[in-house]
Order: sequence, then C-alpha cells, then structure tokens
Amino acid sequence: MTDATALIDALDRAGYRLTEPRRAMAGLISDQTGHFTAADLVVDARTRRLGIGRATIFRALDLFEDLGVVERLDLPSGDHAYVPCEPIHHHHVICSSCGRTEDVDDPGIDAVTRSVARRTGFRIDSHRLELFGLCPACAGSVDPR
Amino acid sequence: MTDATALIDALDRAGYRLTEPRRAMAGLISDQTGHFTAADLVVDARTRRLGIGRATIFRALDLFEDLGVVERLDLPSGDHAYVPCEPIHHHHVICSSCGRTEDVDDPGIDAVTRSVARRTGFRIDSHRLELFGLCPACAGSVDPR
DNA sequence: CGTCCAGATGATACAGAGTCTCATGTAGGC
DNA sequence: GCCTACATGAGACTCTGTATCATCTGGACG
Ligand SMILES: [Zn+2]
Ligand SMILES: [Zn+2]
Ligand SMILES: [Zn+2]
Ligand SMILES: [Zn+2]
Repeated sequence: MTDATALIDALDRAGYRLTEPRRAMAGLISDQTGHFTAADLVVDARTRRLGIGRATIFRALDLFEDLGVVERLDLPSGDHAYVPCEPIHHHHVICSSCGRTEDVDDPGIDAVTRSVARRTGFRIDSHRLELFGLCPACAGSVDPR
Repeated sequence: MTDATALIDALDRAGYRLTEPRRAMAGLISDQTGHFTAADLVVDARTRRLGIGRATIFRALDLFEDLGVVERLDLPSGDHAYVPCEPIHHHHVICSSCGRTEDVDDPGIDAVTRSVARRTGFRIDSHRLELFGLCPACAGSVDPR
C-alpha cells in the first residue's frame, strides 16, 4: 500500500538500529490497507510466521509513532487504530466503511483556534481533527442513489 | 461542578429507570472537575462507600454517553476521559494541565469539511475536533512571563 | 574480517480497561 | 401491595498495553 522504505529510513535517520523485526514491521505496516490496529499486526505477523514477539510489535509501533511516520487515530468505537503517514502536521479523512484514510493538510483550523482562544481565554497549543465519512469507492457502492 | 439533575432528566426523558446507582453516578459525575476516567469514578464510588459495582459504572457511563450528556475525549496519552456536556454538536477545549474543559460551538468547521470533501471526493458525515492547551488559570500560574 | 557491547528482542508475567454471565434485587406500572 | 421487566453486583473473563529480564544482534571499531 504505502512504502516500507519510508518507515525504515525514518528509523535510520533517527539513529535507531535497523533490525530484522523492525524491517518486518515496516513490511507489515506498508501492506495494510486503511487503518489497522496493533492486534491486526499481531495476527499478520503470526500468519506469516515472522516470529516477532507481541511486545516488539507494540514497541515498534510506538517508535514509528514517535517518529511521526505512523499516526494514531481514535475511532468512534474507542479503538486505537494507526495509519502510516507523513511526519508533518495534518489531519485524516477516514472511511467508516473500509477504513481507508487520506491525509488532508490543515485546511483553515488556524483561524478556528484563534477564534476559540479569543473567546475562551485558553492558550491553545495543539489540536486534533478527524473527519469521518465514506470514500468515493464505498460511497459509490453502498449509496448509488 | 455541573448539575446532576441534567443527567437524571436525560435518563428520565429517554425512558430509563431512575435507580439509586444511576442517581449516585449522576452525583459523582457532576462533582468532577475537568475530565475524568471510568477509573476515577470507580475510585470515588469506592471512597464514598456507595456500593456501586464496577460493571454498573461502565454501564451508566455508556448510557450517559449514548444520551449525549457525557462525551468521551481521546486524550493524547491514549486514555479515554469523559466530560459532562450538552447533547448538541460541539467541541472541547481541554486544559492539558488541570483537565478542565470548555465547550465551544462549531466554529467554522463546515467550510473545512466542505473543502475537504471537494478535494478528496469523500462524503463526510461527522467529525471530531479537540483543542488542547492551557486554561486561563493554568496559563497564568505556570507562564507568568 | 572478528570482537564487543549498547541497544533490541522474545518470553513471560503483570496491570488495567472493558465485557459477559447469571443469580438476585428493585423501580414503577398496574 | 404485586409483579415483572429492567437493572444491579459479583466475579470470571478477554483484550490491550507495559515491565522484567535473560538472551541475542546490529553495526562500530580495530
Ligand atoms: Zn471506503
Ligand atoms: Zn491541524
Ligand atoms: Zn487548567
Ligand atoms: Zn463540529
């Protein structure tokens, strides 16, 4: 789906060791379509008999998240899902049906945060925006109105 | 902090029984300052020797959430926290220091979602926006620049 | 190349969140 | 006041994520 190289490069650039399990994780992640959970990766690693321990999967996922090449989504269900993405500030549109996501750059939230800051007196440092809906493919198939 | 009556009324209006444990939960929730977790309520219920079971706490919390009088926040830490609030669409500014939140009505996200929909082809059905920062009190005390 | 060791791993135990079951209790309509 | 559908509490259970620790290995260095 995406490119495992980007994940591996990020590790390398940050000075982390390029170990076998980490390379395998990069492969697993880049093969995912749409968002995925830690449990998904555990299952996939198991299926492919990669011999990667559960703890390592969580550790690598945290690492990729710290490096900004993977981002955590908080699904309405309460589950934590992840998507590979660029290490710059942006947001996600998430398909509620197939889980595919697309990055969207900050579309005008600055004005919003400034306005909120003015009205509430809060000093706003960060924000999270998630947009849920149906991707073109899913919208087309379930809703051929 | 907030008003327990609003929580109880919401149950009543939706046709749920007004049981002792649910009234107690409404009390616990309205006494919270800032956001709180299910675990917080378990501790508080225990401390006050209310004799409410853990399962009941989770069940009541889910119920209040369904009724829209309590909303779940996904903290950057990954924890699930809750805040009592009005059952209409709105967002929260969250103080990273004391956990206090303030409701903010939709500040201009509609334009954002429309623009994103146009650019990505997604049909956007819902969204979540959370703003993190420091409330006036906390900003004043830690940052008297 | 081979040596070496800080950093990484996997097994396992553990802690916490949330769910399920089921016998018992009770709200509230009659 | 009775009755029953709905709610509760206890406790077992599942799942996510973390901690510990003995063992292993990437890659720096010679
Ligand atoms: Zn889709
Ligand atoms: Zn943004
Ligand atoms: Zn504060
Ligand atoms: Zn909104």
